[in-house]
Amino acid sequence: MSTLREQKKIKTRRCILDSAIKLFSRKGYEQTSIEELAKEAGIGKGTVYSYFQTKRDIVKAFCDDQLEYTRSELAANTNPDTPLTKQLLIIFMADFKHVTENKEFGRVYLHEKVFPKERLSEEDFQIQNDYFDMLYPIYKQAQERGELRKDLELLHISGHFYALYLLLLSCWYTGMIPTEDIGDAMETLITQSIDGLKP
Amino acid sequence: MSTLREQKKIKTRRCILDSAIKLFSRKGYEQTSIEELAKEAGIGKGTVYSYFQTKRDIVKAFCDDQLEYTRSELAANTNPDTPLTKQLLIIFMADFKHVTENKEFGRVYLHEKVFPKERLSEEDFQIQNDYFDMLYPIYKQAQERGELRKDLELLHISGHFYALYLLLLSCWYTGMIPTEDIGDAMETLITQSIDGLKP
DNA sequence: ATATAAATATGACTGTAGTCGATTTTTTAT
DNA sequence: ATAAAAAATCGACTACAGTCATATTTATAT
Repeated sequence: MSTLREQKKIKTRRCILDSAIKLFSRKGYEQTSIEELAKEAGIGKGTVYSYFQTKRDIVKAFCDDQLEYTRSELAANTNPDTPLTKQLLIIFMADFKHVTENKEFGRVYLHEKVFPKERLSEEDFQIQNDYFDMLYPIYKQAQERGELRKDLELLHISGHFYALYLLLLSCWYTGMIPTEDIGDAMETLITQSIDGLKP
Repeated sequence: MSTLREQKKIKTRRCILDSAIKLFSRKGYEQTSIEELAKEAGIGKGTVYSYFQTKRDIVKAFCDDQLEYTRSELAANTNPDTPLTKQLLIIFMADFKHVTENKEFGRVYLHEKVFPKERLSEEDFQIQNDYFDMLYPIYKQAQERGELRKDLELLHISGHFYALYLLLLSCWYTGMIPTEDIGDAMETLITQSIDGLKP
């Protein structure tokens, strides 16, 4: 029953994350130093590094929240028979909402995820697999309902839509597409893609 | 006829870039300090910063080379009547080759290009436009030859394929797809996509 | 209760990106 | 040829990410 220690650990970790949300959102990622962050959290600089290996890892921790939120949005707004277009739209828009609300986190996180410096670690792959685990059954069922050709690999389909989503995020970050137009753009692109993947 | 100064400027710039290629390729981007780079180029640290605003801007300068190379590959291996699949394959493989040969540059450059910190500058957009200027006529002609539906916006088509290319680069950087499989994967994805965009 | 071991916290320290005012080199004007 | 102006060069300096040896706190054993 080693609880005092564990309780503290959880509390401190949460505290670091909360301080990070506060400061990164207010001043931006690059403009916030770990020393400041530690001060805001009421701990020493070194302590931050015993909870997260790098500054970027702090951002990575938000990915779990993001997946959680997306899952709940999906569960709340669809059932397995909802058309593929709608399901994908809900998933990607939920993800996008999370990104817009934490633009700095999203930016830094995506950097690491899409063009990582090192080969992805076990943990990184786990996060990616969790995402695919959510998507696979959706594509599978769409195939069975006749919304998608059956001769296509699920991985390719999955990659196809993921690529479109990345493109939209990129357009949003570069300023090519304003926030209010993302919904329409996403719908157009998804529809166009599904059109092409129909039996 | 202010040439002495301009000559020197061009020479120094080139010298910085050459030193950067050498050191970044050997030791990696993060592991090379500007001070080292300056020493290799035989100049002072501050001078580097009067040629390039940030360390990343040094990498950006390679984009011009990349576009140039891609253009020449396209000109050498296709004519306007070559099937869309083949033309795209040549373009993307040329780009990919350049990335594999300068992995560090590619990685850092893509970060900035795909998920930039600030809105893209005029100059950044210019580079993107140069790319599109190369691609537009190709899609346009494919539409006219009946290889692509005519009711689709060129921007969407372009985005479609660009997204696929980004996805492949990402898969390569993460290690999901080894170098030798990229050609096949690219062909499959392009074919699959064109299939979906046929009239 | 006390001693020992294990986990956690800390801030001084190291290395590097980027700045800035002082210095040198080149151009222009006379 | 010389002086004044403009451009380019420089490296000492600042600020911050990440390390590490030491100190503190918590758990375990007697």
